[in-house]
Amino acid sequence: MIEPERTSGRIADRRYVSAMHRVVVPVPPGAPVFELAVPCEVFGRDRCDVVPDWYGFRLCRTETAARTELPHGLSFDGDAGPEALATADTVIVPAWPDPVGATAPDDLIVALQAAHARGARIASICSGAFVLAQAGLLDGRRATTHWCYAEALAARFPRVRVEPDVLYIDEGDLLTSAGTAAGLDLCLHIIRRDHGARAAAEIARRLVVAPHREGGQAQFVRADLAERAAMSPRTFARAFVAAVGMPPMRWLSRRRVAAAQELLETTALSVEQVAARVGYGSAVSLRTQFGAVAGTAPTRYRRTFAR
DNA sequence: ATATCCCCCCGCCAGA
DNA sequence: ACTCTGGCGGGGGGAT
Repeated sequence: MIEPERTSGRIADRRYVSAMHRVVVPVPPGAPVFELAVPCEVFGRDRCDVVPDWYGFRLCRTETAARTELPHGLSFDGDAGPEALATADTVIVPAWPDPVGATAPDDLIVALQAAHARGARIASICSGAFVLAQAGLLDGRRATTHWCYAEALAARFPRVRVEPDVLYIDEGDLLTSAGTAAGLDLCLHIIRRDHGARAAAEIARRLVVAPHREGGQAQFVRADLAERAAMSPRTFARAFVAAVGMPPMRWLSRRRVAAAQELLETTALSVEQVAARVGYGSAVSLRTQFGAVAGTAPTRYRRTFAR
């Protein structure tokens, strides 16, 4: 049995404090437990030692029955239904059982739409994207889901721009992630967005998953990677995309910005120095890339997250 | 802010 | 027929 009030201890006591960012996760009957456990583990644990104003967290029912049956003989006794979404700053829809055939309850859909309309951030893990799509939240938006559901999602919701080959997609107010473990990447991404790269790296360390370590090495782009790999440039480019999921320079940009974020948070280096350190020729180049990837400016980022 | 250069990315096609 | 490779050229976006 899952009882967040007891297992998360201090969090439960703090969850009505108004300043706290509240994460709410609706739990449907038969919810796959791994995907459900991901947000519980990331947001539901007390991590105030890493981030003083850590998230508030609660699960809620999607049905009227007091007990929600889960796989493997587990069950969840929720004290709140979909109305709990009205208190959420972030809603995370976990993997949904039988997403292709089933539809989510109307009151949950309405609650989701209302939460989004008042500015709450809506995220999904794996097949949870089907629920977001059912609510119409993904119309015209980029979204992803487990690769084995991508085709069905696109077929059932033609207005959703499904991208099957990514771990997660951040559309600002709407975030979707691919299967199972990609939900963990998404949760860490949310922490990075809210509290910076250092906090996200620390949480990743505690979860014993690979942190998004920066590469830094910048200069060997021109050194011919293709030649080093004994491939033609064209074949190398294709192989790189197949292995990494994005073209070489885009990957390099991400790494550079991630490295810059860490330097901005943990050092007092000037933006020019940071730019040079991570491989840019000038601060202007860093600023444009930084804005594109992180959605903000370097100094603003430092002001927000540095301590 | 604007302009110009450069080169990355990707569609396309031919060949293995 | 199908898959993979490698080259070409244009468009687009980043760098200065």
